[in-house]
Parts: sequence; C-alpha cells; structure tokens
Amino acid sequence: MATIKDVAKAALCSISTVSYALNNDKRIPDVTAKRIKAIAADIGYFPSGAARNLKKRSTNRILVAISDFGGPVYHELLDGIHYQLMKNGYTMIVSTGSSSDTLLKERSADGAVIADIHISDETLVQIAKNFRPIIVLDRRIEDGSIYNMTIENHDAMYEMTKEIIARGYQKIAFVHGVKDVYDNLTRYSGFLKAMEDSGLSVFHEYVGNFTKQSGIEIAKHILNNHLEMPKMFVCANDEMAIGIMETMQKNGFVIPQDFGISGFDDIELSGYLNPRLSSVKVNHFEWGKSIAKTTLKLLNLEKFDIQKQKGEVMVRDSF
Amino acid sequence: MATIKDVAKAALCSISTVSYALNNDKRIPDVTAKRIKAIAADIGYFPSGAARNLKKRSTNRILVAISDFGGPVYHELLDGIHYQLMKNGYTMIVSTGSSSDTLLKERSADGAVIADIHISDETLVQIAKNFRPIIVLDRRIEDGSIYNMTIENHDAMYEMTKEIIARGYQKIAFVHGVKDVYDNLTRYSGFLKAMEDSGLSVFHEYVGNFTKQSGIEIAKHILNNHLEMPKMFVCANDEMAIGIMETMQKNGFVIPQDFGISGFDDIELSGYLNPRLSSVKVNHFEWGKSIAKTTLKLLNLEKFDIQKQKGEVMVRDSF
DNA sequence: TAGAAGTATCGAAACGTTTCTATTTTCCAG
DNA sequence: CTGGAAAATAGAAACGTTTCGATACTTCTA
Repeated sequence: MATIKDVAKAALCSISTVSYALNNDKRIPDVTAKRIKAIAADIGYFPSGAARNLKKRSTNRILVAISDFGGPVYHELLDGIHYQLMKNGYTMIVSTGSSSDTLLKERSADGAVIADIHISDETLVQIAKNFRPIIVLDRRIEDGSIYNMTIENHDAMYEMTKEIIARGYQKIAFVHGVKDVYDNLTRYSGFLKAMEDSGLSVFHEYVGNFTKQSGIEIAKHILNNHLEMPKMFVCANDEMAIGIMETMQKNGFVIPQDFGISGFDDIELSGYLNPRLSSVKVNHFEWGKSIAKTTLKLLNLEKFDIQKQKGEVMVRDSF
Repeated sequence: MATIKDVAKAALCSISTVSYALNNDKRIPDVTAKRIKAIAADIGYFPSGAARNLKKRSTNRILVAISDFGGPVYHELLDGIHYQLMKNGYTMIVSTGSSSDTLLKERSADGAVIADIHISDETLVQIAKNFRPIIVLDRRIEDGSIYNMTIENHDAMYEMTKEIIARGYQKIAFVHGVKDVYDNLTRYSGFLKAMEDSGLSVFHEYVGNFTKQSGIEIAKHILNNHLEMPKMFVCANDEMAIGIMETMQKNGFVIPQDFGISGFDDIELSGYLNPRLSSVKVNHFEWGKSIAKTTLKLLNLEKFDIQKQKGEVMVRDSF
C-alpha cells in the first residue's frame, strides 16, 4: 500500500510538501503541485481515510441509520439525503441494526440521521454526549443535544379524515401502528381531532405494528370472531391497510362497496392495488434534502429554521 | 471527548493497561479489568474508530455499494449480507453513487461488495490494487484481484422459456435490459438456448434498460407504429414487464388472452399485479448470506467454494 | 549591496489507538 | 530470607496523515 511517504520519496521532496500539494494549498506553486499529483497518481496513491480522519478529527461523512432496507418508505428519503450531501461534498453511509450502534459509538461519521426505532432514546442521548449532531426522524426526544425532525402527520391525517367524513362515512375505525411511536401518535391525534370537530365518535380502535402482517391479523381477528365491521378503516400506514384489504378481499368483501379504507405514506405499491389505496403522500426526496441541509447547518453551527415536511392527501378508489 | 488517556488518568494506571483491559487481554487480572471497564463506562469513553483503524490497519467493516436504494431487488440481499456479517462480528455500511467511490478509495472498510453498474470495471481494477477483497455481483471481471459472484440466470431463464414453449406459445419476443450487462446477457442466452433447443426462432428483440419506463416506451413504440405484436414477451426483468403490461392494458389489451408476458427477479409488486406476473424468484436473503460468507472467507484467505445462486421459476397468471 | 520581504520547502509534533518490550511487583520454593 | 519465575504494569514506538513553526533561498527596495 502506497503511503504519502512513498510519494515524497518518488517526488524527492518532503511529506509536508506532498500533503500541501495534494490538498491544493496555495503555498505550493502550480507546477510542483501538478508534478506531485502526477507522481501520486502514477504510484496509485490515495490518502488513508483512517489516518486523515484521526488527524483532522472529522470524516466528511454522514451516517444514516435505518431500521431495515425493506421499508418502502426509505428509498426516496435516502436518495434525497444523498443528493444534498453529495452536493456539499459529503459522503453518506447507511447502516441498520447493531451496525449502527457500533458506527455511532466509534464516531465513524461527522453526524448522524436516525430513522431506526430500535435504537433506544437512552442510547441516543448517551451517544450524543460524544457525537454530534444527531438528528432523529421517527420520534421526539426532548434533549438539548438531539435534534428532531418529523413529518407533519397531524394536519395531513386531519385533512384525510375530514375528506372521509365528507363522503358520508360514520362508522369509522382507526388502525394504530406501534402505539406510542411518534408517527402513530400524531397521525392518531389528527384523526381524532377531525372526528371530534365533526361530532363523530370513533367506532373502534385496532392496534397493529405498522407491518402488513399485523393488518392481516387484525382482519382475521374480525373475521374469525364475527365482529361487527366498521364502514371505514383509517390506517396509520399503507402496509397495514394492504394487509387488511388483501385479507378482506380474499374473504369476498369488495372495496369500497362493503367498506372503505385509507393509508398513510403512499408507498409505490398503493397505486397498483385494486382498488388503488387512498393515502397521504409525503415527498420523501424533498424531505431527505431538507434533512441533509439541516444536518450540514448543524455541523457548521449556523442558524437554521426548523423544518416540517407536509403531507398531501391522495384520494383514490379505496373509499 | 474522552480518550484512553482520560481513562488511564482516572484509573491511575497506564494507557497500555487500559487498552489491554478493554480488549480483554488475559494479562490483566479480572478484578482490574472490571474496575477499568467501570471507569471507562463511567466517563463515557468509547475508543475512536479512526485511531483504532489506523493502528490495526483494519476496520471490521464491509462496504456494500449499490446503484440506488430504490431497486426492489436489493433489500433482501442487504438483509442477508448484514445478517451474516453481524453473526461474524462485522459491521456493514451501504453506499451509493460517488460516495462509494470515496469510501473505496480511502479504504473505509476491510472489503467491499459491489452491486453498482455505475462503477466502471477500470475503476474497480484500479481500486483493487490497494483494497481487497472486492466482490462484484452484477458483472464478470476477469482480473485476478476481483472476485465475481453472480446469479444463476442462464438455467433459470432456460427453464422459464421451456415452460412457455410447452404452453404452446410460438411468436415469442425477448425484451433486453441494458444489453451488454451480465445479467441481461446470461438471461438472454438462457432464453436463446431454449428457443434453439425447441427449434423456434425469435419473433423479435426489443431493448430497454431494466426500468419500468423503458418497458412503457417499448409498448408505446409498438402501439404507435402499429407493429405486429408477439404472443409472448419474455422480459429480462420484472420492472420492464410491468411497464409493458401497464401500457398495453391501458390500451385495451387483456393478458394473457391477447398476449403473455414474463419477468425475472420476482419483485414484491409482481405478486400483486393483475394478472400476477410470472417470474423467476431468487432467494436474495440466502444469496446475501452466501456473499457475506465468501467475503469473510476471502478476508481470512481461507479456501472456499464458488457459489452460484439458483433461481426458481414462478409460473402465475400472466401467460 | 545590505537588509527586508516574500516564496518554497522542510522537520517535527500531534491525532488516539495497539502492541512490543521493558520494568516493577508478587509469590513461592529452597 | 532470598533468588528467580511469573504476574502485573508501564513506556515507547508505530500507524499515515495534517499543520504549525522554522529554515533556506529569491527577489525587491532603499
């Protein structure tokens, strides 16, 4: 492995001169810089990240921790973050599970964006003692050292629910995701507000865990116990809605004649379903960009405005 | 930021003792080790990754470079790789685009898995001079320093085509992805072999680029120019097939009555389409595990067997 | 033409670890 | 007790950079 020493030897100059030349320091005249760069390229030298990171005490990287690569929601978000980071000369690394823990603890990046519920609040607060900035996406942590950015769930769900009510639905049920998680809480509160404002009471509340599987189970539970069905399922996300739709359809129910259903997130699949699922669309790419911008601003300790990402209600055929 | 020095000071011992204690070296008696660990935890010390990586000349990380987070194919693959890596005490980082380049060049990992066509063969060979092992997934590079692992495309596509022919289809067309890319080449050759073995000649060859959009364009091209249609489209992947299906259906064609169609990859969406798309399913999770195992083996310079991942033909309703 | 004022270059410290080698302490057999 | 081995601890070099401060060489300026 070629090191800066080898380059210096080959260029018959000192290590510091090589370093300055390679980093475009103005104190090295252009012709020398060019010569040194040529030699470096020739022997295939590229600075060791580890050494540089150690000395500079920064990595020029941002870590994004997500709960899994499967979630249909992440990809545009990641693309958005990456886009903005690249634009500012930063590198993005993505991790899941306990890899994220390790990476965070050993400070493998200059900042981190957390979209992984599996990392506990305490862990995060603990890590934030040695490592900043940390931006959390999927919850609120009221701790000075952590920055929260969340989706505007409440208003969008309020609007969606209002739309549903306007269509004449009365027996409306809510399907929770993981109950005490930020996204669920705020979506639920938007739903509730709309119901209250219209003087309606909630028909029933089911609780799932944001997965399709949990939607399937809720539907099966209703079916197996011959429970009375709502005329409308307002779900905290698309995946649960899909689980319910699929199961009910298999059992002969037809949507929206027998009941209506709505989701949240507007994942790609939702547009392909039959009927197409009504949902709340969030521009995750823009959202990602704005997350990256915030991270960068926090890094430079600039002032910044708190951002919320708005959701857009997409009414389709499922109610 | 607490360093090992601070721990040493607090524990009234030398730096080396702390290091040994924290790394469970047997030369430190248990009680001392416990004491030092407690102190370290107390002052919130965690070793700097950069310093450790520099000294140890290894990072305990594997980099996976993918072309984008959107591809429906990646997620199980990544989960599989991650699963196996974790099991062996390694950390996984994922990157896209030029972030991958940087990460690779500065040797931010102990090895890399490449599933990103945007990184050129030359770049890869160049990087492999300073950085190994490198495992490429989406092509074949015949260079001693790079290890290729690919999906068993040929046989699976052969089987699928045979199945199609058995159903009596005659006017069969092939829809290429990016033409000279490994996956396309091998899928095509499997298709061709089956056609030849059955004494059939290919009705037509269209060429797309693996995206849904390119499928849409192929369909539009046929429609707009009133070209004669094949009775069967054999597509190099699901996404193009979906583009064709969608466009044709919008224009009144019904599948499989008017024509049949098949894909490759069996992405999640395919099972939800109407009609459900016949495709070749690859167990990407297992595939990922086997990639990680190979990487680890290469790291330890152990002997290993070359792995190919088999595809399973899923005949559904689209032909 | 002496000195000042730039240029171009270099030497060495530092970043925070690991680990080799050396030193001190402990313990036990004789 | 004492000598010496074993156990515990410490010192210092090294990993590959960046960057501060110093030095040498030019080129002006008066």
